[in-house]
Amino acid sequence: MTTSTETLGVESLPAAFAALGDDTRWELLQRLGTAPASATTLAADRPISRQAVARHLEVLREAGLVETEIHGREVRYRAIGSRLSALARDLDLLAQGWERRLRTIKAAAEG
Amino acid sequence: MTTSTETLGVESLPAAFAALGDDTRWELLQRLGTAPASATTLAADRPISRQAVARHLEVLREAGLVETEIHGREVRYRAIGSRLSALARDLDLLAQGWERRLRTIKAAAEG
DNA sequence: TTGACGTGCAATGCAATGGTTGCACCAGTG
DNA sequence: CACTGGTGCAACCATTGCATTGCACGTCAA
Repeated sequence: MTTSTETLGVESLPAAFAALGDDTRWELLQRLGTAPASATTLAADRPISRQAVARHLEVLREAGLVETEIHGREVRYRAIGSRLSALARDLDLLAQGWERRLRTIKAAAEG
Repeated sequence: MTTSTETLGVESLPAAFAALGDDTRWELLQRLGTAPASATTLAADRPISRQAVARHLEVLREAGLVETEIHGREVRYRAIGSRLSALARDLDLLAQGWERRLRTIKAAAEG
Protein backbone atom coordinates (compact mmCIF):
# COMPACT_ATOMS: atom_id res chain seq x y z
CA MET A 1 0.00 0.00 0.00
CA THR A 2 3.01 2.27 0.12
CA THR A 3 4.69 1.45 -3.15
CA SER A 4 4.67 3.81 -6.09
CA THR A 5 2.80 1.30 -8.23
CA GLU A 6 -0.29 1.07 -6.08
CA THR A 7 -3.69 1.77 -7.56
CA LEU A 8 -6.80 3.27 -6.02
CA GLY A 9 -9.16 0.49 -6.99
CA VAL A 10 -11.91 0.95 -9.52
CA GLU A 11 -14.58 1.43 -6.86
CA SER A 12 -13.08 4.63 -5.52
CA LEU A 13 -12.41 6.23 -8.87
CA PRO A 14 -15.81 7.90 -9.35
CA ALA A 15 -15.56 9.36 -5.86
CA ALA A 16 -12.18 10.87 -6.62
CA PHE A 17 -13.45 12.25 -9.90
CA ALA A 18 -16.47 13.75 -8.21
CA ALA A 19 -14.08 15.62 -5.95
CA LEU A 20 -12.05 16.83 -8.92
CA GLY A 21 -15.08 17.71 -11.00
CA ASP A 22 -15.71 21.11 -9.48
CA ASP A 23 -14.02 24.20 -10.91
CA THR A 24 -13.41 25.86 -7.57
CA ARG A 25 -12.06 22.65 -6.08
CA TRP A 26 -9.80 22.08 -9.03
CA GLU A 27 -8.50 25.61 -8.78
CA LEU A 28 -7.85 25.17 -5.07
CA LEU A 29 -6.05 21.92 -5.68
CA GLN A 30 -3.82 23.48 -8.29
CA ARG A 31 -3.07 26.30 -5.90
CA LEU A 32 -2.14 23.76 -3.24
CA GLY A 33 0.11 22.06 -5.75
CA THR A 34 2.12 25.27 -5.73
CA ALA A 35 2.49 25.57 -1.97
CA PRO A 36 0.58 24.56 1.18
CA ALA A 37 -1.95 27.07 2.50
CA SER A 38 -4.74 27.49 5.03
CA ALA A 39 -8.44 27.88 4.30
CA THR A 40 -8.36 31.52 5.37
CA THR A 41 -5.39 32.28 3.15
CA LEU A 42 -6.99 30.56 0.20
CA ALA A 43 -10.26 32.39 0.71
CA ALA A 44 -8.49 35.75 0.86
CA ASP A 45 -7.85 36.06 -2.87
CA ARG A 46 -11.04 34.33 -3.92
CA PRO A 47 -14.62 35.57 -4.31
CA ILE A 48 -16.07 33.01 -1.91
CA SER A 49 -16.21 32.79 1.86
CA ARG A 50 -13.71 31.06 4.09
CA GLN A 51 -16.32 28.48 5.07
CA ALA A 52 -17.03 27.60 1.47
CA VAL A 53 -13.33 27.06 0.85
CA ALA A 54 -13.03 24.96 3.99
CA ARG A 55 -15.87 22.79 2.78
CA HIS A 56 -14.14 22.20 -0.55
CA LEU A 57 -10.90 21.35 1.20
CA GLU A 58 -12.74 18.84 3.34
CA VAL A 59 -14.11 17.16 0.22
CA LEU A 60 -10.63 16.99 -1.26
CA ARG A 61 -9.32 15.57 1.98
CA GLU A 62 -11.99 12.87 2.09
CA ALA A 63 -11.06 11.96 -1.47
CA GLY A 64 -7.46 11.55 -0.32
CA LEU A 65 -6.18 14.25 -2.62
CA VAL A 66 -5.06 16.63 0.11
CA GLU A 67 -3.54 16.27 3.55
CA THR A 68 -3.54 18.62 6.53
CA GLU A 69 -0.67 19.86 8.59
CA ILE A 70 -1.19 21.74 11.85
CA HIS A 71 0.92 24.85 12.15
CA GLY A 72 0.24 26.66 15.39
CA ARG A 73 -3.44 27.55 15.32
CA GLU A 74 -3.79 27.26 11.59
CA VAL A 75 -4.45 24.20 9.44
CA ARG A 76 -2.41 24.06 6.27
CA TYR A 77 -3.45 21.93 3.35
CA ARG A 78 -1.09 20.39 0.83
CA ALA A 79 -1.78 18.47 -2.36
CA ILE A 80 -0.84 14.80 -2.43
CA GLY A 81 0.81 14.26 -5.79
CA SER A 82 1.11 10.51 -5.38
CA ARG A 83 -2.66 10.18 -5.21
CA LEU A 84 -3.05 11.95 -8.49
CA SER A 85 -0.36 9.73 -9.98
CA ALA A 86 -2.20 6.64 -8.82
CA LEU A 87 -5.37 8.00 -10.37
CA ALA A 88 -3.55 8.59 -13.64
CA ARG A 89 -2.18 5.08 -13.58
CA ASP A 90 -5.60 3.54 -13.05
CA LEU A 91 -7.07 5.58 -15.84
CA ASP A 92 -4.36 4.62 -18.24
CA LEU A 93 -4.72 0.94 -17.50
CA LEU A 94 -8.45 1.08 -18.11
CA ALA A 95 -8.01 3.06 -21.29
CA GLN A 96 -5.53 0.57 -22.68
CA GLY A 97 -7.84 -2.34 -21.99
CA TRP A 98 -10.76 -0.65 -23.67
CA GLU A 99 -8.77 0.44 -26.67
CA ARG A 100 -7.54 -3.07 -27.28
CA ARG A 101 -10.91 -4.72 -26.88
CA LEU A 102 -12.84 -2.21 -28.92
CA ARG A 103 -10.28 -2.30 -31.71
CA THR A 104 -10.81 -6.04 -31.94
CA ILE A 105 -14.57 -5.65 -32.08
CA LYS A 106 -14.38 -2.89 -34.64
CA ALA A 107 -12.07 -4.94 -36.85
CA ALA A 108 -14.45 -7.88 -36.63
CA ALA A 109 -17.41 -5.67 -37.54
CA GLU A 110 -15.65 -4.18 -40.54
CA GLY A 111 -14.09 -7.41 -41.75
CA MET B 1 -4.48 17.21 -32.33
CA THR B 2 -4.53 13.64 -33.55
CA THR B 3 -1.30 12.31 -32.10
CA SER B 4 -1.24 9.93 -29.18
CA THR B 5 0.67 12.44 -27.07
CA GLU B 6 -1.94 15.17 -27.14
CA THR B 7 -3.30 16.56 -23.90
CA LEU B 8 -6.74 17.87 -23.06
CA GLY B 9 -5.63 21.18 -21.64
CA VAL B 10 -6.03 22.06 -18.00
CA GLU B 11 -9.20 24.07 -18.60
CA SER B 12 -11.21 21.09 -19.75
CA LEU B 13 -10.07 18.74 -17.01
CA PRO B 14 -12.70 19.62 -14.40
CA ALA B 15 -15.42 19.15 -17.00
CA ALA B 16 -14.12 15.70 -17.87
CA PHE B 17 -13.89 14.81 -14.20
CA ALA B 18 -17.40 16.01 -13.57
CA ALA B 19 -18.55 13.61 -16.27
CA LEU B 20 -16.61 10.75 -14.70
CA GLY B 21 -17.65 11.60 -11.17
CA ASP B 22 -21.02 9.88 -11.26
CA ASP B 23 -21.37 6.22 -10.34
CA THR B 24 -23.96 5.42 -12.97
CA ARG B 25 -21.99 7.20 -15.65
CA TRP B 26 -18.81 5.46 -14.64
CA GLU B 27 -20.55 2.11 -14.76
CA LEU B 28 -21.96 2.88 -18.19
CA LEU B 29 -18.56 3.94 -19.43
CA GLN B 30 -16.98 0.72 -18.22
CA ARG B 31 -19.73 -1.24 -19.91
CA LEU B 32 -19.04 0.66 -23.14
CA GLY B 33 -15.39 -0.18 -22.76
CA THR B 34 -16.43 -3.80 -23.15
CA ALA B 35 -18.47 -3.34 -26.31
CA PRO B 36 -20.54 -0.62 -28.01
CA ALA B 37 -24.24 -0.47 -27.11
CA SER B 38 -27.37 1.67 -27.48
CA ALA B 39 -29.16 3.59 -24.75
CA THR B 40 -32.09 1.18 -24.84
CA THR B 41 -29.81 -1.84 -24.55
CA LEU B 42 -27.91 -0.28 -21.67
CA ALA B 43 -31.09 0.64 -19.85
CA ALA B 44 -32.43 -2.90 -20.20
CA ASP B 45 -30.27 -4.45 -17.51
CA ARG B 46 -30.22 -1.40 -15.27
CA PRO B 47 -32.68 -0.06 -12.70
CA ILE B 48 -33.07 3.32 -14.38
CA SER B 49 -35.09 4.50 -17.35
CA ARG B 50 -33.89 4.66 -20.93
CA GLN B 51 -34.09 8.45 -20.88
CA ALA B 52 -31.92 8.69 -17.81
CA VAL B 53 -29.30 6.51 -19.48
CA ALA B 54 -29.50 8.58 -22.65
CA ARG B 55 -28.90 11.71 -20.62
CA HIS B 56 -25.80 10.21 -19.03
CA LEU B 57 -24.51 9.13 -22.41
CA GLU B 58 -25.00 12.65 -23.70
CA VAL B 59 -22.92 14.00 -20.83
CA LEU B 60 -20.17 11.52 -21.62
CA ARG B 61 -20.34 12.47 -25.27
CA GLU B 62 -20.04 16.18 -24.51
CA ALA B 63 -17.02 15.38 -22.37
CA GLY B 64 -15.51 13.62 -25.37
CA LEU B 65 -15.34 10.27 -23.60
CA VAL B 66 -17.66 8.37 -25.91
CA GLU B 67 -18.60 8.59 -29.56
CA THR B 68 -21.78 7.64 -31.39
CA GLU B 69 -22.21 5.37 -34.33
CA ILE B 70 -25.49 5.16 -36.21
CA HIS B 71 -26.59 1.62 -36.93
CA GLY B 72 -29.91 1.54 -38.68
CA ARG B 73 -32.39 3.25 -36.42
CA GLU B 74 -30.33 2.81 -33.31
CA VAL B 75 -27.50 4.91 -31.93
CA ARG B 76 -24.59 2.91 -30.55
CA TYR B 77 -22.13 4.41 -28.14
CA ARG B 78 -18.52 3.39 -27.78
CA ALA B 79 -15.87 4.45 -25.27
CA ILE B 80 -12.95 6.49 -26.57
CA GLY B 81 -9.89 5.04 -24.87
CA SER B 82 -7.52 7.65 -26.23
CA ARG B 83 -9.40 10.37 -24.38
CA LEU B 84 -8.97 8.59 -21.11
CA SER B 85 -5.30 8.12 -21.91
CA ALA B 86 -4.91 11.82 -22.56
CA LEU B 87 -6.62 12.53 -19.26
CA ALA B 88 -4.26 10.16 -17.49
CA ARG B 89 -1.29 11.84 -19.10
CA ASP B 90 -2.41 15.30 -18.02
CA LEU B 91 -2.98 14.12 -14.48
CA ASP B 92 0.39 12.50 -14.26
CA LEU B 93 2.18 15.59 -15.52
CA LEU B 94 0.46 17.76 -12.96
CA ALA B 95 1.13 15.29 -10.18
CA GLN B 96 4.81 15.15 -10.99
CA GLY B 97 5.12 18.91 -10.96
CA TRP B 98 3.37 19.19 -7.61
CA GLU B 99 5.36 16.45 -6.04
CA ARG B 100 8.63 18.04 -7.06
CA ARG B 101 7.67 21.53 -5.93
CA LEU B 102 6.15 20.51 -2.63
CA ARG B 103 9.09 18.29 -1.79
CA THR B 104 11.37 21.27 -2.23
CA ILE B 105 9.22 23.42 0.03
CA LYS B 106 8.94 20.72 2.65
CA ALA B 107 12.71 20.21 2.67
CA ALA B 108 13.22 23.95 3.08
CA ALA B 109 10.75 24.05 5.98
CA GLU B 110 12.38 21.14 7.77
CA GLY B 111 15.96 22.19 7.14
C1' DT C 1 -49.53 0.21 -44.78
C1' DT C 2 -49.51 -1.04 -40.33
C1' DG C 3 -47.32 -2.16 -36.30
C1' DA C 4 -43.41 -2.13 -33.31
C1' DC C 5 -39.20 -0.47 -31.76
C1' DG C 6 -35.66 3.07 -30.84
C1' DT C 7 -35.05 8.09 -30.18
C1' DG C 8 -35.74 12.73 -28.83
C1' DC C 9 -38.04 16.42 -26.39
C1' DA C 10 -40.68 18.58 -22.47
C1' DA C 11 -42.57 19.07 -17.89
C1' DT C 12 -41.96 17.81 -13.33
C1' DG C 13 -40.35 16.14 -8.52
C1' DC C 14 -36.82 15.43 -5.30
C1' DA C 15 -32.23 15.22 -3.44
C1' DA C 16 -27.59 16.87 -3.42
C1' DT C 17 -24.47 20.62 -3.79
C1' DG C 18 -22.41 25.13 -3.31
C1' DG C 19 -22.98 29.30 -1.38
C1' DT C 20 -24.21 32.51 2.54
C1' DT C 21 -24.33 34.43 7.49
C1' DG C 22 -23.95 34.10 12.47
C1' DC C 23 -22.00 32.35 16.54
C1' DA C 24 -18.95 29.90 19.67
C1' DC C 25 -14.41 28.30 20.69
C1' DC C 26 -9.52 27.75 21.10
C1' DA C 27 -4.75 29.39 20.63
C1' DG C 28 -1.24 32.61 20.25
C1' DT C 29 0.17 37.75 21.36
C1' DG C 30 0.00 42.45 23.39
C1' DC D 1 -5.82 39.10 31.38
C1' DA D 2 -7.70 40.92 27.29
C1' DC D 3 -7.60 40.86 22.39
C1' DT D 4 -7.16 39.18 17.91
C1' DG D 5 -7.14 35.80 14.31
C1' DG D 6 -8.12 31.09 12.49
C1' DT D 7 -11.42 27.16 12.96
C1' DG D 8 -15.51 24.59 13.35
C1' DC D 9 -20.42 24.06 13.55
C1' DA D 10 -25.33 25.10 12.34
C1' DA D 11 -29.14 27.02 9.89
C1' DC D 12 -30.66 28.49 5.72
C1' DC D 13 -31.29 29.54 0.68
C1' DA D 14 -30.67 29.01 -4.43
C1' DT D 15 -29.25 26.24 -7.98
C1' DT D 16 -27.99 22.17 -10.17
C1' DG D 17 -28.41 17.44 -11.21
C1' DC D 18 -30.60 12.86 -11.51
C1' DA D 19 -34.56 10.51 -12.20
C1' DT D 20 -39.35 10.13 -13.55
C1' DT D 21 -43.46 9.99 -17.00
C1' DG D 22 -45.83 11.16 -21.22
C1' DC D 23 -45.90 12.07 -25.97
C1' DA D 24 -44.43 12.66 -30.79
C1' DC D 25 -41.51 11.33 -34.60
C1' DG D 26 -38.79 8.39 -37.71
C1' DT D 27 -37.44 3.88 -39.36
C1' DC D 28 -37.33 -0.93 -40.16
C1' DA D 29 -40.07 -5.30 -40.88
C1' DA D 30 -44.24 -8.10 -41.66
